[in-house]
Amino acid sequence: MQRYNPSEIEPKWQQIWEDQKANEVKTDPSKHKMYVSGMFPYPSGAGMHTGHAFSWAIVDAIARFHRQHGENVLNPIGWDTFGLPAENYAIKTGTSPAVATATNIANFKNQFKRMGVSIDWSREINTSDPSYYKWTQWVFTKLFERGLAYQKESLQWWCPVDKTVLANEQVEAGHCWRCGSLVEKKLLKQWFFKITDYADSLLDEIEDLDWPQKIKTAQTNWIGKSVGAEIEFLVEETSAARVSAGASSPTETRSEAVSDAKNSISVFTTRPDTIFGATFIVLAPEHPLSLQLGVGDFKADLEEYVKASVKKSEIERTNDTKEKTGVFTGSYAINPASGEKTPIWVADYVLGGYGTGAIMAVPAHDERDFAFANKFRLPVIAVVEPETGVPQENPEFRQSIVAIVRDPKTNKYLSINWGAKNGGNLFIGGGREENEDIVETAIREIAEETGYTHVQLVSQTGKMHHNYFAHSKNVARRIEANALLFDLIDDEKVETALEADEKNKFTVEWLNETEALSKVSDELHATSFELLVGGKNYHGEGVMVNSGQFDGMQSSQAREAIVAWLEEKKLGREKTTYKMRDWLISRQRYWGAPIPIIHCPDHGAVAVPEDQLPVVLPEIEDYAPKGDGKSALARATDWVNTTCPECGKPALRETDTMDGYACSSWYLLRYADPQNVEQAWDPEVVNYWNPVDVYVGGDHAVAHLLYVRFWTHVFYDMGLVNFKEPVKKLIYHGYINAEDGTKMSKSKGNVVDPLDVIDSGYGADALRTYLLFMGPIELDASWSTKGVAGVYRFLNRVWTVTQQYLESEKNSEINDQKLAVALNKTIKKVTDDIRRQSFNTAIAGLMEFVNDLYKLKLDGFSEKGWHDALTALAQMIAVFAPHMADELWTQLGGEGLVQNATWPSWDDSLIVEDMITIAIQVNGKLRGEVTVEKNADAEEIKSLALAHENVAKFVGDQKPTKIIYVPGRLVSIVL
RNA sequence: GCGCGCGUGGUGGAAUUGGUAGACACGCUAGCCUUAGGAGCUAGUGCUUUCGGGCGUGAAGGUUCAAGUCCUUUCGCGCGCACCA
Repeated sequence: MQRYNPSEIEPKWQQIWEDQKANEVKTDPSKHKMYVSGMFPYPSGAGMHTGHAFSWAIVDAIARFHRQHGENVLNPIGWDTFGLPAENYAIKTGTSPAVATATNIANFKNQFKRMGVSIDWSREINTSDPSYYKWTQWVFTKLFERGLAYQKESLQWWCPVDKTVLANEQVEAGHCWRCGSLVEKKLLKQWFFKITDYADSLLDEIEDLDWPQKIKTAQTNWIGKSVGAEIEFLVEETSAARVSAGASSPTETRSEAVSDAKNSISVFTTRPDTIFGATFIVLAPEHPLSLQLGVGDFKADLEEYVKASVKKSEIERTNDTKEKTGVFTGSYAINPASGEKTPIWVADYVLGGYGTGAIMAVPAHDERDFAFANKFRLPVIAVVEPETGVPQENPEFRQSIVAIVRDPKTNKYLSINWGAKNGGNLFIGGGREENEDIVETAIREIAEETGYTHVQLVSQTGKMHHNYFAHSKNVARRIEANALLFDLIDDEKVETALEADEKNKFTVEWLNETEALSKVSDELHATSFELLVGGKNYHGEGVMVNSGQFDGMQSSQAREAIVAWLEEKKLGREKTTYKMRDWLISRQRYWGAPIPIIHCPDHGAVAVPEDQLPVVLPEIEDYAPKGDGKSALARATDWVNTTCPECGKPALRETDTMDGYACSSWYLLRYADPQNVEQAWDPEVVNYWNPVDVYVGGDHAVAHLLYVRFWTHVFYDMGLVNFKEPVKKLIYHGYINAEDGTKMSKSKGNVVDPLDVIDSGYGADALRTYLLFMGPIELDASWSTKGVAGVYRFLNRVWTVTQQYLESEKNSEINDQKLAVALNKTIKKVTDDIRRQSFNTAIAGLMEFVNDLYKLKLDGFSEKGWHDALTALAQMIAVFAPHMADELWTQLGGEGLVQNATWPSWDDSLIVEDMITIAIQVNGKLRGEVTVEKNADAEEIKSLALAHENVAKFVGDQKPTKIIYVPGRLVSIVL
């Protein structure tokens, strides 16, 4: 018997597929198309890693499955070749990035072929090829024409090691995404794409995307839309320094509203309803007015503070400490609602780049403002009063820590103390009326001891149940405060509030919520524990107070009413802001697509006309950037000096190159029409193939997946495509970790090389099948060499049983009914599972089937039944192990390639065996089972169930009150 | 802090609509076999047991004839964003 030898059959079939150009597809509107692709790889020198192998095992399974369903399947590949590693390699070795890249591509290509991935190699693209980046540059000029590409001088993230600017998306927790070094801010003139123009458009489509929720959420958060109002606070004339008219906002054009306001400060808020509680104004240090507002003695401190803050990176400012810092300017503004004089402060907890760079601080209803007010002793005015409610009925109010103070003499509870999660506040609820004095005194003591200046007494009309809280974000601090309460109760300080004989007799019990609540309801009358939720730092909704004519209104309604009122007074307007910034795309590096712009002394920045594209990257000697903020291209003088396309006068080329993400933002369109020299793509062709039906990857949740959407939205608006969204379904798979569960890394030496697995004798089929069998594809998984062996064993069993069939004497006497049931069941299960990308269970189904075959073969082989079963098995296994599938298919006499044969179908009537097993439950417990004919009727089955020996024992003399029959599954007898 | 997701044997994981929890595989145990291999085949493998059964899906309650699945509360873990007003 021929042994299963992947190292022999795999190269053989790879050659056949290549010779036959088996996976090349043509645009054919008469056929149903299926476009599936993985995120194209950056071909590094290290070669393919397990992540690539995993992605393409998924892509290829989907491609092959659909091809076997007769669809026109596009499975292309390309290379994302621009970028720093190739350039850094060039700097180190002197090898041109183009040469190194070509070597790496050849290597990757060989590896993809050895994986047996069914790629249409005629469509291979490479982003650093001039025939490709010509069109990337063309897209740039189109964006430039539409005002979506612009140049602006601003503070930008700068990587001191890579010596280039970075987009916001490329800064991860303050560090460069590539090299991990701490990034800095630098003032530079940079190119941007105006993605903010598409914020709403991108946001609107998210809901309908068939993408994983976590990616959709990440994108939604990234865009960060906030609806609120922009409100003008007039600077008080007498105290304010003169505010110059020409001031402009520090970073973004959108906050230019500030500059319109000559003697006012414009703030952004999502809670205009709380404006009566705005007791001070805070400006970001970068705010153009911050220095100008300095008055008298405050000036010196202010200047020093602003200078120090601007120098610090935003990361330091946020990471350092949450302790609030800030300085008073000496100036005041007028609250447009209350007319109150409100001090203007400068503090770095307000971000220059968001909103208007200025806020109205409402310490009563914002934690950060509260902390600031607390530290600098600024006034707090509550303007939203929460609705009252019994704790357990109010989801806003959840207790995490509860302490009860009990008098052991009378065994009565004197007070119950809640450490409430709500708003990070400690709510200390006084228990009974007779204890109010004690608790109140204690609370006042706490306030003094702890410096919690805003411990507040809230009273509810009628009942006078008092509630207090001390603010702290920190749970430990809350417990501390709570504990202090008990100390104080024991302390002489509250002696006067206590009866002399009650002194020092309190015990404290710490309980969890459930215990405490049951005590509350058991031992205390529940009504006496009605709590007022809230106090000074409450950020929920409620009823307006201290807000003039708006008192008594619901805060949610007041929001609109107050904006309308301010609008009338021309002091405010509705306003929406976004966290997302424009996409910074210029890079001061050599190895990228040159930005197709010529700077003319007369005409400014002029786009290179289409007939002069591509602007080819010149060959140079020294690729290293010198840290002068310019790319190495600036030194290619012959290339830089050119003429203006408008006037023909001498002009200079732009020397920055484009972010690599620009190149990858349209490649999914180019795959459809990769050789087009007339245009980037033929819309007709692209509208047939695109959008991508299934896109597979495990990275770039925000960056690439947002940019590719952005560009496609723009192309839609330009009429270049007839769809807005580039990717219908996104499969975002997990990471594959090393055997020990940690991340694979070269330094730890625990990297698994997929090629090694193939070469060690397991072959590509076992590798691919194993990758999909490990678990659900969206989950992270740990590599297991034993696991590969297990899958290899399975493939061997498939091989062996087929060989045994081929070499056996066929017996015509055999009844194949069991075989037919197993086969039909398997086809149904495998088909359904693959459709929902549940590859691990599909493979489990195939394993189960093969296990069945081993049992059934003991009866001998029949001609027809076994041939049907084994050819169907070969077809199904082709999704995971395509080499073996073609080999076995051919051995079994199949015509052509297995992928061109029609996927096996199943017959539902053959899925159920003649006799079925029904479980029997008595009072919900399994007590037996009966085997009945598949079309036995319900009554018959019920009486059979009751007659069952063990069941009868449990039923005894009792008469069932109810008997439920779940067809084909179970009988439930209720006594 | 906010948002999202997840808790099932020794391990990875099944259970698609509320219907026999633990499919399939790894590992382990025993037996058979010999081309001594990274073998192969067969059987067993949730815990517990007085062999009747009892208990079991992070914990506690609830709905239901029936709950891993639905509801309430809670604990733990992971990821994303993080002073975004």
